[in-house]
Amino acid sequence: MKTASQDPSAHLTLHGIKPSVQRTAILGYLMSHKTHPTADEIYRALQPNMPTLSRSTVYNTLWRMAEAGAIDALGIDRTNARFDYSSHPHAHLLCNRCGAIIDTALPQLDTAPPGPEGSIIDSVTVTYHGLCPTCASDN
Amino acid sequence: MKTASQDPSAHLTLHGIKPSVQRTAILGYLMSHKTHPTADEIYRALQPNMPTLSRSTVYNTLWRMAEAGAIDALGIDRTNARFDYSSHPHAHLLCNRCGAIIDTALPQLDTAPPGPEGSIIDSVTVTYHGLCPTCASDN
DNA sequence: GTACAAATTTGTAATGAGTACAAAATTATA
DNA sequence: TATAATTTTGTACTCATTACAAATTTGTAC
Repeated sequence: MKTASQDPSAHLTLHGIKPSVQRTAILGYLMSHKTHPTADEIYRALQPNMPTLSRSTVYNTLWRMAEAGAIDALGIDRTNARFDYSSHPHAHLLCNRCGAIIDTALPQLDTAPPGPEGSIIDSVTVTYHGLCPTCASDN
Repeated sequence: MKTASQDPSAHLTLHGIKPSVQRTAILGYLMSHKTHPTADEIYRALQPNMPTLSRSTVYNTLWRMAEAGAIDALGIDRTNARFDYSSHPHAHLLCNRCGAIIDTALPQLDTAPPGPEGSIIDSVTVTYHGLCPTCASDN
């Protein structure tokens, strides 16, 4: 993984994506919101301040950034993916009640061969399921 | 977790769901297919032999079973979830190329406190990302 | 077995995320 | 400036999923 940055424009350049107003805004939003938003949430958040922004641009940009390794795409499918800019590796806590996704510490994994013979492992995702502190407190 | 069974009807009863022709067929399909299908895939697989089966039934049934703990729902969101009947705990290998989801061994996790203070953890999901043996071999 | 109530299933219509694609706009290059 | 390449936009479309009311099936009381 390339070194992470706090500057959207520099981070895009680092991953071979030419910065533009839209791309910078989208990555900037991800950098400043730890809520793991969907593409559509990002669109709805940015659109008021960028009236001509289109959904296509948001979807295209997010997947381009994900494929370039500039951000992470969470989820099993391309549909309803959630996006995550992370400067450091971490696990996620998925709250069963409110649906929030919260960054947590990454546990230590043993080094046992994980997959079927012949597979190639790039990365590991760890997700805890349960209740976030807020939902756990009001039972 | 309650003891798993190979009999759909008994497994439903075990989890407090009254068996019916449709429910038994849906769970039976999951039990005999390790492909982690979506609700729609299950519907399309069963419909030819059950012409009156409706999508609503498949969706309703799967989520009812998931909430009862009779099966697992994979994915971050309710939309595009994939379903999994598993008699034993395991991790998943998600192939970046063909999209297949393959069961793998569950690695040992350390016992470090995983989440933010006050959270409650029910379960952990581990997903490896990479290439399945088939896709890894034809490069 | 019949009548009534409860649970389940069905089918249709509506919703809404995501995609395809061609036109418009912007940026880079000669 | 002119031209080419890239990016963005907007519309139309697809398709999984949900809502909901009608229809069917199942269970229970008589």
